[in-house]
Amino acid sequence: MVKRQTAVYMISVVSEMLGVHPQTLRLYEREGFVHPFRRAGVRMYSEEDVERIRAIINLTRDMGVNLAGVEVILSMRERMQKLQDEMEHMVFEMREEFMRELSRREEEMKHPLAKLPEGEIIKVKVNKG
Amino acid sequence: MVKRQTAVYMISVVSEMLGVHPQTLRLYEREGFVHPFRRAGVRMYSEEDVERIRAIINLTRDMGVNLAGVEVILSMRERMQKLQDEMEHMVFEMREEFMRELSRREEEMKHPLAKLPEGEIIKVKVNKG
DNA sequence: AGCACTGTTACGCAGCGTGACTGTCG
DNA sequence: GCGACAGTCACGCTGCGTAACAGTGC
Repeated sequence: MVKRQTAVYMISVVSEMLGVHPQTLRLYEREGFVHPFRRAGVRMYSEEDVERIRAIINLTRDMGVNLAGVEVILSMRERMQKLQDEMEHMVFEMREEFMRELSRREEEMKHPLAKLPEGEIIKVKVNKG
Repeated sequence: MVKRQTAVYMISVVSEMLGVHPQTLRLYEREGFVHPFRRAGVRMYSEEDVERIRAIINLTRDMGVNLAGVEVILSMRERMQKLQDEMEHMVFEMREEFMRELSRREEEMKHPLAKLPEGEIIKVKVNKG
């Protein structure tokens, strides 16, 4: 049984990976922006945490955004992602429904005579064109 | 000929409408967040401008967001709105296409005999059930 | 002449990154 | 006992709102 183990870093590693002061990372946790789990009291950052921190750094350092702004922006991103997913789902559903309806009608077309007026007698030679 | 005229305010009016210092409004303009037009050198704020400022105030004062953050957030909102519009448009288009396809097949079904094998002669009395 | 606009400059508060210090654990 | 973690506190820089001041036009 192989345990699926993704990389996990402690604070000093993340710190120099991203060029961020360790105190800053602790601050971000205190402010609720990341939630590294603890192993023996020590912060362990997942790959996902690191990516999130990278986004935060980008917003704060490069774009000069406030932490308050970061919060709003990150949650907007999530909502945007969700909206987009919903969108794709919806399009898929519509297509499904469309296909179902088409094949339903296709089925009807296999019995064309059912569409003729009742009681009528017809005699036909079918020709091309 | 009636000229469609929507309300326009000068800075003092906007200032007390929103409870904002006039200097703050000038600052917002200098930073490029609003673009009131000038009438005889005096700022005139459109209803739209006011609404935009209201949003900014809400972000800065109530949520503590940076001006840098405000910029990002406002542009994200626009993109979000655009995405949503595109979405609606797309759904509409799909439905249109669907309808066209349906009526095309509907048209085919009006000539059921066209579907029979070529050269075959058939004679049928159509009965109920 | 007075009032409300214009712009520029300066001040002060708050946010946030960072450095210093101490304590704990392996 | 040393090194890296933990937490707390304090300092300093920056952003931004506001206040003060002088100039202009109706």
